[in-house]
Amino acid sequence: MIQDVWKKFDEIELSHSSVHYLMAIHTLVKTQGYARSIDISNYLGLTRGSVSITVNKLVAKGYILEDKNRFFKLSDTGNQLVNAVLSKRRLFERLLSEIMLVNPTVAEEDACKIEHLVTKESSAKILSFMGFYLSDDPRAVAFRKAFSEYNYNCTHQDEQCDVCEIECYFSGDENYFRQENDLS
Amino acid sequence: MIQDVWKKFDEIELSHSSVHYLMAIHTLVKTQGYARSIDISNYLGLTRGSVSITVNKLVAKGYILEDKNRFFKLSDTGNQLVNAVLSKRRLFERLLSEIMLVNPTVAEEDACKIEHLVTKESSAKILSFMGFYLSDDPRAVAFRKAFSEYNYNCTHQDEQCDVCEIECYFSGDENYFRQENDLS
DNA sequence: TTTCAATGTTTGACATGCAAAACAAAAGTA
DNA sequence: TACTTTTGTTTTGCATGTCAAACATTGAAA
Repeated sequence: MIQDVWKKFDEIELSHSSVHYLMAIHTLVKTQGYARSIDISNYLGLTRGSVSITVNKLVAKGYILEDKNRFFKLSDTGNQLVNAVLSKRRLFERLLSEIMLVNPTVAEEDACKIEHLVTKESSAKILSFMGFYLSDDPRAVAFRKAFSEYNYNCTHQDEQCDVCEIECYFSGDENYFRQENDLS
Repeated sequence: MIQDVWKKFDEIELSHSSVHYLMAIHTLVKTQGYARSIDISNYLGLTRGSVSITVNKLVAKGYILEDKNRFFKLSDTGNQLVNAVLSKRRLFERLLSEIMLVNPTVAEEDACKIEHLVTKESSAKILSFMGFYLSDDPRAVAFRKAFSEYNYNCTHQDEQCDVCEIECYFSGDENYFRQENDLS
């Protein structure tokens, strides 16, 4: 049952890689007003050849629009997709940094990795949680204060500390995983 | 000869796919006591040929041990890795289902997707948060109660509801999935 | 208008990860 | 022992995504 999740990924029309192309166009159009093939290849650090092939596929699939001077922009579908991804990224970034108190740089990187994997359901639930958590509700205010004190006081040196006890589970990672393609 | 040394250094990292092979062996050994090549291919839904090649690579890299009857088990390194991944999966599963109140099935699937992408830092922070959130601390108890009431009461029909307002951002989600006219 | 640099496309190569099928070895069974 | 089935390996081929380099086009400057 769990491996079915990965099978589902294979059935997604857009690859990980393609999503990055769309994100690049979004960013480029936003920052410099336009996106040519060369801009995308500079932005993503890929060769012009690779970009040419993939972008043309995405044009054919209807995610990207190309004008007569070969300037690209996202179609409505492409825009929707990028918005969904960006929303999730921001959501996770905030969840990790503002609530879990993860270092903002790490939070940003992790959010970037997760952004287009998480379902709408989970995203909406997290949003709902954050809405209440960060609200003025006195129980929320009290909790935040209590947690920040707890966090400040716990040096994780304590033998009773749950975190210390369990943290070792995570120790096998970091060095082993390959970044499937370097565009995260 | 000399380049073999370099090859080993080069190949320290594992692909997503390889991680699944390790996870499969872990599960198989745990559930049925052993893991042969055929068991792995049944479990992962891959052909014997594919499994043969990949498993032998992982044996060569030292993640899997093979006995004289070609039964496989994880090496210490392999075990460490699988534990790290499983810990993160469980952590996220619980975060989503117990705290964010995501449907358990969805939580499981999402956790499965992100399990080996999230850093140790974020994982530890989440663990810490959950530790306090689920504790007996009166502020935590009060918050949980308040949140569950909030969640129960909010039908997301309200024009003021933040979730409703922002949820549309996620709506591009469904378009990830394959559609009919596929011009690739 | 001609020339040249920038940009885009095509081609051939490589690596990964998979399937299918031929082949080989091992294990079970008559 | 001989036959059959199961299991493992090798080979071939496919798809994706990349690079490098040859080639084509475009646009601006001389």
